[in-house]
Order: sequence, then structure tokens, then C-alpha cells
Amino acid sequence: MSWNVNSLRARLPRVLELLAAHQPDVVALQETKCSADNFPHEEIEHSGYTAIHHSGGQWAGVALLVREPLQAQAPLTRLPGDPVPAEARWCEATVAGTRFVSVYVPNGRSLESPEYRRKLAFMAAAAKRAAAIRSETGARGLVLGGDFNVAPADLDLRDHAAYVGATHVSEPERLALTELLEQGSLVDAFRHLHPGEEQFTWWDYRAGSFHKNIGMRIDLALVGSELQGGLMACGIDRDFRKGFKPSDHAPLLVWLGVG
DNA sequence: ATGACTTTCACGGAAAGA
Repeated sequence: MSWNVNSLRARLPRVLELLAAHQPDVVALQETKCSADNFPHEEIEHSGYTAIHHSGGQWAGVALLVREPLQAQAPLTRLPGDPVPAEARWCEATVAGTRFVSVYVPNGRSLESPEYRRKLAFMAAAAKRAAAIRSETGARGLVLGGDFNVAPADLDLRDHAAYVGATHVSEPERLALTELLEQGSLVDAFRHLHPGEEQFTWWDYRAGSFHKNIGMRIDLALVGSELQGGLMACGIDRDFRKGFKPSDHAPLLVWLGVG
């Protein structure tokens, strides 16, 4: 499972609700927005999970939650080659022989912004790391879950006019995502199982965007080619975008056999 | 419609998100 929670501490009741509802084996969280000192280990452990995390304080932050008795082994809480490593956007660990990554790709802000160049550099480093994971870690498989801040194709957003000349849809961003898929030998799980289906994972808090279903599919589960035979289902739980204090993203669920 | 909402830090309002 992968979910951009937009603050782990603000979202903790909904996160614990999600764990109880679906009992996922591995959860990749993004935008935890808490310092390492404030990470809510106690509440997560009380729900039967252990966490590894890369926390940067006020902004960004990622984590992997693993359901007991599974264990997160050989954790790495940084992306090698990330030009701004203090921003806390990458953590990985091996669970049951498979390497799992939680990733939060930078927003980019605008095509002219230095943040946009930083986004492309981050994605290039992610592609290089994905390729290196197989040769370096000895893991039998690779799964990246996260907020990639890229709508892979025009089908993955509703309001095309609003995104002319904007980030998330530009050619360089889409090429960088393609490069990550190719270098990591990865497949976009949702699109692989649901070709041609319009489903979103993010809706702006403003202007009733969720109610009108004006959103984007920017949260992805990228599954290694060696695991594609075990890829059974993939879906988005829209109920967690509703109700009390929702995130602006909905959780992405993947049913995957890694044995 | 130059907006709309939600979070953090800090205690007003800027910064960030997408």
C-alpha cells in the first residue's frame, strides 16, 4: 500500500483506521511532515507494525510500515545521488526478500523553477538507484510505492486546460518516469491491470475538486518485472479521501505475491 | 476569479503543496 498522508501526526487516526481495515503487509507513506523525534512509533507499534523512516522535519518525509512478524531489513534512509538529501524523500528496506521503497518526488512548482530541475535530477537518481538495487542488495524483487508527482499520461488527469504549461504533465517529467520504469525494469501496477481506466489518487482540497472528481493519478506502485506474475490486483480506496480530516491523496492498494 | 483548502511553525502569516 502507498499513501501520501499530508502529515502523519495530523492523519494518525486515519492511518490507524487504514491499517485495521486492510491489514497491509507493507505500507509506504509520504509527506509525513514530522521530525525524527516526533515520529509516532508508539501508536504504530500498538497497531502491530514497525516503521523505518526518513524524516526531514516540517516538510516531506517518508516511511515504510511493516506488519509484524515481518521485518524491515537492511534499511537505507536516503537516495544515493539525491542533490538535496536533507529533504527526506526516499527510504527503502528488504521485507521477505523483496526490496521496498517509499518515495516522494519533489513537486517542481513551475517549469521555470529551480525546483523543477531538482525534480528531474531526483528522478534521474531514482532511476539509477532502481537499477542498482538488484545488483547491489541481492533482493529477489523490487517494489516502489510513492507520490511521483507526475501524471504518466493524459488519461491520468481530468482538467487538461489547467495543466497546459504546468508541471506534472510535461514531456521531461514523463520521460524521466519512463526512464525510471526502463532502468528499474518496472511496471506501473495500476495501469498494467487497468489499461484505459480513468482513476485518480489526488484531488485538490479546494473548490470541491473531489466531489467533482477533478483529480490526477500521481501516486504509483512500480513493480519489478520479476514480480509481475504475482501481481493480482490494484485499486484506490477513495473512502480515505472522504470523512474526518482526510488527506488530499487516497491510498493505493496492491495485492502482490512476492514468494 | 489574481480564489477556493490544509498543513507546519508559532501565535500572524508565510511557505508549501499540485
